[in-house]
Amino acid sequence: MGAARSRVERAFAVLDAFTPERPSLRLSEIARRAGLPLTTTHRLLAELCALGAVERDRDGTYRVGLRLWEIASLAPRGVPLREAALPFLEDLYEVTHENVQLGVREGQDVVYIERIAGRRAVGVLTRVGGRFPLHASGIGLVLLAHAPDRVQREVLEGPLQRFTDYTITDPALLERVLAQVRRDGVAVSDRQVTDDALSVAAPITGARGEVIAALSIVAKAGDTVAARLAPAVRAAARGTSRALSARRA
Amino acid sequence: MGAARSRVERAFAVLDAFTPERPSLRLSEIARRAGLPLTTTHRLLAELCALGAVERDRDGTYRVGLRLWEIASLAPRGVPLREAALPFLEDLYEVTHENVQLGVREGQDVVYIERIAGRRAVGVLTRVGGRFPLHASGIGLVLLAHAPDRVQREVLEGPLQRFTDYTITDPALLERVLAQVRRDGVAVSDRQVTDDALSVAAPITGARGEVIAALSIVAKAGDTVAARLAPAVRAAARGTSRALSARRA
DNA sequence: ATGGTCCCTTCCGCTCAGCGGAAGAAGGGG
DNA sequence: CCCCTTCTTCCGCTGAGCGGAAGGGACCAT
Repeated sequence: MGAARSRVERAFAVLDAFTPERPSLRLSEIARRAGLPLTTTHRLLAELCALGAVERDRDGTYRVGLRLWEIASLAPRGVPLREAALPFLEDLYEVTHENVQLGVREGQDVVYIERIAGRRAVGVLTRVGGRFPLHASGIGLVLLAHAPDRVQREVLEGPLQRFTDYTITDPALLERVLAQVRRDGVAVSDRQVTDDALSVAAPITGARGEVIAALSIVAKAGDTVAARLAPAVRAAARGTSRALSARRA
Repeated sequence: MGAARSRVERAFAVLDAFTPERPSLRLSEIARRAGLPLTTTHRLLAELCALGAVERDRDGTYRVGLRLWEIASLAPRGVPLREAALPFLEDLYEVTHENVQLGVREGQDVVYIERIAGRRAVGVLTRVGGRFPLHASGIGLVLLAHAPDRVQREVLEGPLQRFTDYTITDPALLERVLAQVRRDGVAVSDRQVTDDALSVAAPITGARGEVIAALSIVAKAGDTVAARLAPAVRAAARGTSRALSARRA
């Protein structure tokens, strides 16, 4: 275990121990997950608690602290992006009452920044703050289609994970789909993530015209759904793009 | 400057250099703000970048990285609380098209977790991820009224900052208002934050009945606004409370 | 062209912040 | 009582991290 990890790296190993399934952990669990000795972990947790980055419950368990979220809310690709997009996401939601999502690319994954989910909307597999492979979802396809060549190549080299019978796992097919996404300005993921859901996604561009995020609607799959939703999705993405460009001017 | 700060503390001093006004900073600015030598700062930034906690732009400036937000989205008092409350906040927004907010108490401040703002809604001073003193806003009054005695005492000992002519800065008056908030189950902040806005807030309780958050509507001040909005605010808070309790069962 | 200012990057001798095993305490269950 | 798990504290040791110094680059004014 003496893998010559720096102090900051160890602190983040501790923070990485928390998951959506296990947001609350005991000292020894954190030590085990982080691969650190008990005393090192104990000391780090004491320090992170003093800083508010970790909070300790009355029952002795630790969880991620609000102070960390306060700092993180300044990440330009997180909360500020969400705030710019929110009016447009809201409009999209009001018009459709379907799931509306916003995501950015990080490596070969989508990171979901926002989701507005109606009570009767179709279930989605994704979580705000969570990740998902680029090649399957609507948002992911848009982000991949506009990603640097290097990233596209890496993803196409695979493996392309299968989620349903419809998931694209053939690199040649995926490449053709990406070209189409770039032509169409919109991506459709039809039952490629879950058997019952279809998503339509469009790119959000920054001040220099580069694609920096994407937004989508996720609805119950059906024959005319994509064609029906695409114009609204495009409009919301364009609105968001305009708002972001105006911000930098 | 040799204030015997630990490595993790210094890393957080670096992260604390970023503000909403200055989300993008140069190395030397960060060093100055963090009160650290250039080389220490440089090394820390390199490490934080490698971890994704900080990102470096093409132009050489640094900003908070998305990885930090991913981790922080697991803070139970942040994104998960927001997700539980969101359907109710959405309903409240759809019914009123006014500003809807969600906040939690951290020390003597509200930390704003969520805000849904319509395009025509009255302006608010608060920011998602930002803080505000407890004694002035609707949310703050609710959280203060139900805070531990120690916290209430500390706030009442002042100073109670003034935002408008209507802000309560007299401890005796504030104490009476807090008692009323506890009786009424709702707080009204009438032009106490900005001259034109009134907010109505209600408490959100956790599984053990303790107040853990509050939500509010912020609208343009007027004669019957509070009475008109209070039932809906109460209902949204109760709904959220129920959702949170069901979660723990 | 030169000089000045600001910013950034790298180097290196030094030292103390942080390490982790060991010991012991606490809690729960049989 | 014993056993197991979890947590907290201690302390000798050492290498991770320190920060001043050196140097390079970019920009601006003369």
